[in-house]
Amino acid sequence: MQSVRIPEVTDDPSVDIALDTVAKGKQALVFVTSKRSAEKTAEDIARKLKGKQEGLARQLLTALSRPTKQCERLAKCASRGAVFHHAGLAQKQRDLIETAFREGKLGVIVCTPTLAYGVNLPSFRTIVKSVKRYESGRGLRWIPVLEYLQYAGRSGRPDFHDDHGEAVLIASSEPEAEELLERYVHGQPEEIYSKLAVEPVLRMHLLALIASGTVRSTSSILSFFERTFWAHQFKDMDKLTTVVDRTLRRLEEWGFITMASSDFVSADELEERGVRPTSLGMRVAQLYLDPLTAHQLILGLGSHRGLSAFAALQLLSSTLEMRPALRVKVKEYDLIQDALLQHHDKLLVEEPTLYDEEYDAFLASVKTALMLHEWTEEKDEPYLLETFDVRPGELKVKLQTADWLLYAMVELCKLLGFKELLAELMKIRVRLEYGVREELLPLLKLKGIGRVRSRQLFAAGFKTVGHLKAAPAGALERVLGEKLGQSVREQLEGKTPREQKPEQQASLSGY
DNA sequence: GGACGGTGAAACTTCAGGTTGCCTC
DNA sequence: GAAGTTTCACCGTCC
Repeated sequence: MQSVRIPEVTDDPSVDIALDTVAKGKQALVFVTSKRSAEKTAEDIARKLKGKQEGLARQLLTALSRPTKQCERLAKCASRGAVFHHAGLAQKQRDLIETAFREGKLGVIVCTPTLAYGVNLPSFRTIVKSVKRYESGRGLRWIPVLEYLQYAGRSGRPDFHDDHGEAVLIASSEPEAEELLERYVHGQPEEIYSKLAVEPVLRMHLLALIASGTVRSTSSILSFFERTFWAHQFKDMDKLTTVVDRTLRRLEEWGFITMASSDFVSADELEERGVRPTSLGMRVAQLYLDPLTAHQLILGLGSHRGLSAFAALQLLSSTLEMRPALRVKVKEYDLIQDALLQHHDKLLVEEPTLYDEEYDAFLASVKTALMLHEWTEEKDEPYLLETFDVRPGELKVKLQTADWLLYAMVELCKLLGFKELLAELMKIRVRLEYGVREELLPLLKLKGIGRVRSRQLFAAGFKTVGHLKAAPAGALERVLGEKLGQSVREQLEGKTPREQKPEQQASLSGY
């Protein structure tokens, strides 16, 4: 076997190989299995590089309205030509990095699996620093061969006239090198398995089939599933029948479907019965909610009539859709317990006892709710990163999902006649979208006015549209600048109203 | 004698990502 | 299970 010597500059071979790649005038992607490791490895590499990418560094630093610690670290690395890349970065930063790498401005990207899927970002070398990843409850696990192949597949840039690429696996010893060679280089990729029989998946598909009228009886349900990949793969309809049966009963219990009573019962087959969606079931299917989530939301919304923003956020934070909820770290226990104590009596979800298995998950939902709530209290990204260890990219994803669930909650309330909750839910939704306190809502009606400017206006004494209309000449311009001040003035005169979502209008019109 | 700083070992803590989902102007 | 971070004990130095 041919061997190549790489100069040893540090005690980390992946750093040395990355540096060697840059020294050859080529680029490298380094794959690691945690965000923290990505950041540290990138810093180790950057420290030894002498790139000059001040422009890129500045762009990365100022991607948010106020830079987080993460932004600062990223910018510092980038200025020398190496960066980290993971789901915690703001989308803008990811885009900047990907473009800069394609343009050859960056020598090295150290990343978690983010760059292995979706993004097409080839490099001369890919370096897989670690092939073991922690899975909760299972300890360290080998990453799948398929994942390794995704990594290795990123090496070589034919567009840049590379005649070959190099994929490097890092081993800590000779025996481990043998094992990696065996397992990953010569190994077979895993089989692909159908996940249809996994309950949440089946729940959704089953309700969708019934709601769309594709199936109307238990027998047509089974004959549908007989033709799926799941049945093809496992050839075990008995198991699927059992799961289908159980799921149907649950959907009926939850009020999403009705089943005609049956005259005959056979022991090992599903009883032949007619199946129809209820109007609630139809809506749940349209909303693409997991029926279990819909059920939990309905229970929660129905349990109390006085709805607090925190309680609503905690309710949605405890659903499957919001997973993974934010893990509560040791040093955060007090913070979470305080929040719990404060909001305890208004919660819509029953608190498990300390000894319950799901207690950790409950605390995680409280932490998630608390984080979202702080966002609606106008806390910014640097604060959320410091306080909850939530990075900007992760915040964005959570906000998106929460927005969708709030919409779903509104729709469910309409259908269930919980009219008194509607206004509050809509208000929370807008507050979450913009990250503002309730007092700013009236100002958000204006185009060009968001979280920051509405706060500026409010601080300057313009608290309502009425105040704005009564503003003396030049006053708005002093707060907002010439152009925007002018635009707001025109909007107030009714020339160019902001396009609005109907929910927003409904929720804002009350002010 | 005590404050301070540096060092290294031990103890402690944490651990990927994503797709679409709704509606609408 | 391992990497990375924090804590702590220990020692030497300086005022």
